[in-house]
Order: sequence, then C-alpha cells, then structure tokens
Amino acid sequence: MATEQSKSDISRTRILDAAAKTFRQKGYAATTLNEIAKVADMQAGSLYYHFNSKDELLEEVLDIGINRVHEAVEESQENMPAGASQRERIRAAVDAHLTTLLKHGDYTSASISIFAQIPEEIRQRQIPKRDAFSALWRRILGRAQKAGALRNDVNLSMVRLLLLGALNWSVEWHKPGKTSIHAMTEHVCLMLLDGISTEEGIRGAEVEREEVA
Amino acid sequence: MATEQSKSDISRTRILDAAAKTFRQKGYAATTLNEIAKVADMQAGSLYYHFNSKDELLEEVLDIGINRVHEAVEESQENMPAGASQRERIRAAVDAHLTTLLKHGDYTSASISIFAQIPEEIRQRQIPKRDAFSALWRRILGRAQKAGALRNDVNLSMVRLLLLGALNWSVEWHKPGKTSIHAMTEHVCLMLLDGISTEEGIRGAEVEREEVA
DNA sequence: CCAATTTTCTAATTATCATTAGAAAATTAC
DNA sequence: GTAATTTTCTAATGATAATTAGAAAATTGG
Repeated sequence: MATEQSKSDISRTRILDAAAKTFRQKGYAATTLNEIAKVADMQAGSLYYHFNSKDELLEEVLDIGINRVHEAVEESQENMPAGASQRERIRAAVDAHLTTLLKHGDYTSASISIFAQIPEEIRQRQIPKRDAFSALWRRILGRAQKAGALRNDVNLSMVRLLLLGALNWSVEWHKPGKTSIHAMTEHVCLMLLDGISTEEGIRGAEVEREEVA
Repeated sequence: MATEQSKSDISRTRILDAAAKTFRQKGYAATTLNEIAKVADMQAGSLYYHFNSKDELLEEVLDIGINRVHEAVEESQENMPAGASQRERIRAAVDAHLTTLLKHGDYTSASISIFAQIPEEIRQRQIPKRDAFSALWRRILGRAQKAGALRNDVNLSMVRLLLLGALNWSVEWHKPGKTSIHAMTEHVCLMLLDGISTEEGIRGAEVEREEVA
C-alpha cells in the first residue's frame, strides 16, 4: 500500500467535506443524501459503506466543526507570548474564531448555523461540547476582567453572548475576498473594548451639526 | 355578521401563528404541514383553503416578520423627542429591534433564523426587503456619525453588520424571563459606544494583578 | 328554518427520500 | 495474474409528506 491514507479514508473525507458544505448551505432537513453523494462524486447508496445513517454523518460534521473552532481559539491563547496584554489576548481569540469560521469553514459554519434545526437526540449530545467552548471564552474574558483590563460593572455572560453573536452571525454575511478577516477582528475589538463613540458622544451632549471627515 | 373578523380571517391568523412558531423552532424543511395543522388545531388538508402551498405560507410568515421589526425600529426613531441625543436614538433602535425579536417574536425570529435555508426563489424576493431594513439601520448610524457622535475612522458597514449580528443571534440564546431585554439593550450600547475596557485597558499597559469588585 | 356559501375534513395520489440487498467493479496481497 | 477483500453501484423497498378532490360540516343571509 503506497499511499498513507487508505482509499476508504480518502472517500470518507470527501463525503464529510461534501456533507459539511451541503448542510451549511441548505440546512439539515433539506439536504438529501443524493445531493451529498453528487458533491462527493458518488452514488447515494455508497455513502452507507462509510456511515450508518444520515444522522451519523451529521453528527460527525458537527463534532469536527465545534472541535476546530475550539482548538483554534485555545491554541491562540497558548501561543501568546508571556508579556502579552489582555487586549492582545482577546484580539487573538477573536481572530482565531473568525478565521476558523470564515476561512476553512464549512464544518464550523455548519455546526454553528444549523444547530437549532437538528434532531433532538443529536442536539443533546452537542450541548456539552458547546458548553465547553463557551467556558473557554468565559475564561478568556474572566481573566481579562480579573487582570483589571475589563470593567467590573458589566455582566460578562451577556458580553460573551453578544460578542459570540456578532462573530457567529458573520457566516451569514461574510463574502470571502470582500471583507478582510483582519479588518473584522479590528472592528470587533474596537467596538468591544473602546466603543465607537466620540468623546462628545460619550458625554452624551452632542448636538446636531455637520462634520464630515 | 357579529364579529369584525370573518371566520376565515381568524383561521388564517391561527395558521400563520402556528406556522411562524413551527418554522422558527424546526426550520423550513423539517416543518410538515401536519405539524402546523396540529398546532393550529386543524387537519393538514384544510390549510389549502387558506394558502396555496407550503411556500406561500412561508413567504407570508417571512414578510410579516421583516415588516414588524422594520416598523418597530422605524417608529422608535419617529417617536424620538426633538432634542434626543444620538446615543438615545441608537439605544431606542436597539431596544425596538430586540423587543420585536424576543418578545412577540415568532414571525421575526423565523424570518431571521431560517432565511439561509429557504427555497431560492423565495429568498430572492426577501432580499430587497432585508436590504430596506439594512438601509434603515445604515441611516441611523450614518446620522449619528455625521452629528459627531460616532468616530469617523470606523467602517460603519462593518459596525452595522456586527451589531445586527449580536442582536439577531440573541434568538439563539435568549430565554424569556431569564435575561431582561432592557439589560441587553444597555449592554449592547455600552459595548458599541463606550467599550468595556478600563482606562488602563485602553492604554494597553495593564499587568496581571488581582482586583475584584 | 332553509338554501347558498364558506370552511373543514377524509381519503386518495404522487413524489421524494432514507435505507437496504445483492451485484459489479476496483484494489490489494500473494 | 488471481483470489480475497474492499469499495462502489444499481435497483428495490418502505416511509413520509405535499397536494388534491370530493364529501361533510358549519356559517350566513333571508
């Protein structure tokens, strides 16, 4: 056997890729095995040599998706130089999250966007994995707050949910090549950390006035 | 005829409510007419007296959903006292958006969360309506920037997309009664306008340290 | 109350789709 | 090269679900 991967492994990956892509585009229920098979360049019946059911295929796609974004964000923190500021740590996490989602993202996008509409049993098994990922973000923000970089008078849970919403929703509008992920990261951090208000705006006393850049 | 609404109108509304609720929970493809009919306390065949197809029913739910949130945000601006600050205007828009989404929200939630997975033809017809709603938000933020309340060096399009993402994603996690919509509005505005960084955090020079509230 | 009309139900019909069984093709090991 | 094994294909099967036609029930106007 010359190749590292068996033929089976190659086909399996091809099927998973096709499934992730199709689930992400059409949702779970609207995706037929025929469609997945066509994208994977196969016949529908052949899928069953590799997976026992459509649900099993779905579950593996979801697992891969949540794992990838979890690992990416985790590594972004581990690879941080010792002296890095909390701001830099948060920026790295945001960037890792967005990059995983938008750049190599069928698995992760699928795992995020079709979650609400999958069979109950599979959803139940996904919840702990999503909770673990939430906990990672909670740690990142919590540490920043403890270090004095974030205000103490905010509800960090709500901040985290809103932040992840802004990040996750980007799969609905991001067009590759149109907006750079780096620019997105910068804007997220600007909003989250500094706000986009001007000094006058913060004081809340501005009046109507013309002022063009 | 004693009642104002004909029996037909009442049934029609009951069906639409049931459809909005079910579409929102299960997605478009996974929702069967049988299920909608059961929620509406009818038989599946009877739906056809009121709607010509599942798609027509879907389209009307989506139309109502996008209209409601559009109108709510628009009214929030029209009802603003003349001297209101830009901050207050933005807060009012955020609050209207969230309230429509989370409080009376099956139609609007459905229109937002299942959009990616509906039949192509219907999606095409929804796009201009969503664009019009986007434009409303663009005007609100653009006016605030022109008035000097928002920094001139931010990409307002990106800010808008991220902001709407944070708002829209809340349908995925908000539990009625658990988090108050008002608190959500406050946090959104705090993040968007002021940022949650401390002064030291903004300067980016903080060091690890214990500091509990 | 009665006839016309509106609304709902019941019982097909048809299409689609996940899944299966067994045959064919491809690959591997010798 | 050939037999064993792995992988894929073809052609059912059975279930589910959208849709329809015509019968029943409810409602309305007189």
